[in-house]
Amino acid sequence: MSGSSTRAQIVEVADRLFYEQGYEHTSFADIASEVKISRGNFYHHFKTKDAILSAVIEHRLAKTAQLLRQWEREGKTAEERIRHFIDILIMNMAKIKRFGCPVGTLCSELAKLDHASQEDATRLFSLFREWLGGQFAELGSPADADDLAMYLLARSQGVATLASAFGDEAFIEQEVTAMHGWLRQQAERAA
Amino acid sequence: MSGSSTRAQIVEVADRLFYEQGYEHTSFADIASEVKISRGNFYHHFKTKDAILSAVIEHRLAKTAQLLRQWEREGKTAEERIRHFIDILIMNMAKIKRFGCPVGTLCSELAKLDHASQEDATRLFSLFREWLGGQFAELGSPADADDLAMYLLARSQGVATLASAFGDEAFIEQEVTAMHGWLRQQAERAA
DNA sequence: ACGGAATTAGGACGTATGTCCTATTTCCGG
DNA sequence: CCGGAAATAGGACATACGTCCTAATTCCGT
Repeated sequence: MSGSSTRAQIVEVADRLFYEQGYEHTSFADIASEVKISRGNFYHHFKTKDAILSAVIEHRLAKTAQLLRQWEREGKTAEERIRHFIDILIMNMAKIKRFGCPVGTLCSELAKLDHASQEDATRLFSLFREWLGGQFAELGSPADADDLAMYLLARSQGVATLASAFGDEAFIEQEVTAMHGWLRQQAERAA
Repeated sequence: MSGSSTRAQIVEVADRLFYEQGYEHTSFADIASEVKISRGNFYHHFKTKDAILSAVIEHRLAKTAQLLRQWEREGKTAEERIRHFIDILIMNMAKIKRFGCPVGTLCSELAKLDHASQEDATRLFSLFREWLGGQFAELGSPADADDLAMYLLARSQGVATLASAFGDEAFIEQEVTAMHGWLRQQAERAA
């Protein structure tokens, strides 16, 4: 099966380690060790570290797009669908508390490294931004849909950053509740 | 003069480089090169990289405390003082766009490195948090002063992260205006 | 002016890391 | 079953980096 192919395993492990340890702090040896392959075999699949990063970002983009499609199916109204977005803070609470937001922290790191894959990583944000924008437009605010999307995206980012810094899961729960309330208001105001 | 002492110069350069390039990606050689001293001289002032980080954090804590005292003096009302906080996004717009928030990105990096100075870095956030909490209490919301402080802190963090990822200064200006409006509302609601 | 302390310079050393090469083994189509 | 391609292993190599040592120079109190 190709699902457990070596290459796919490398990408999945690298994905997790880049998140948990950061891109630069994760070495070839770290990944190879967890996948239980030799560094030589590793090189056969990825010539450079940048190539792994590109593959990881591509993998995340695919996973994200799939997640958005899933929310699209599961939520009957735009409000329900946006609520799904807010709830990822709850779903991933434990890891967010420890490592922050996977997208935000990656973009921050790549910005400091002035890395060539910066724009690709930002595309992860764009996926959410455009999707949320579509939902807010459907919710009844087509004029400022992008503003609302950016507001919600930014607020979630801030929550992840502070929850991680303070190691505070209660803050996540509290802010998620507040964002649900804010979303309700937006829906009512538009109706 | 001790203001241009070698040690102080090292701390200042390290402060900037840790912000612009990240802690781990900044080497002894990078700092020594910019300060124009040899690595041997460097070692005389700081035995380990962790020691430099501690000094940088301490330096930032002192600078931050000083900044808060300045706002305390300059702002006649609590609203004016909180406004000063919001306006740092404008003051540091160019650098925030390139490197994000100095505090948030440092905390994120240290969390991933599981670094011993994590708590010290978080103290930077605590300084703002406690100061803002005091201001919101004075503004007339002593009960949820800390919640308001965390909300504003988180929102600023999110703005910095997204502005950096999208390279969008206009978003900073727009959100600063929105936060001013929100602050106005809080002041009116409390009065 | 002197002498010890502080400062500075330059380099040595071990380790980690990204990259690359070469054998050996496994897989698979004809 | 066979032969070439793909996959895997193990190690070589250069570089970068944190750390540390020693010698030379500067500074400063007495």
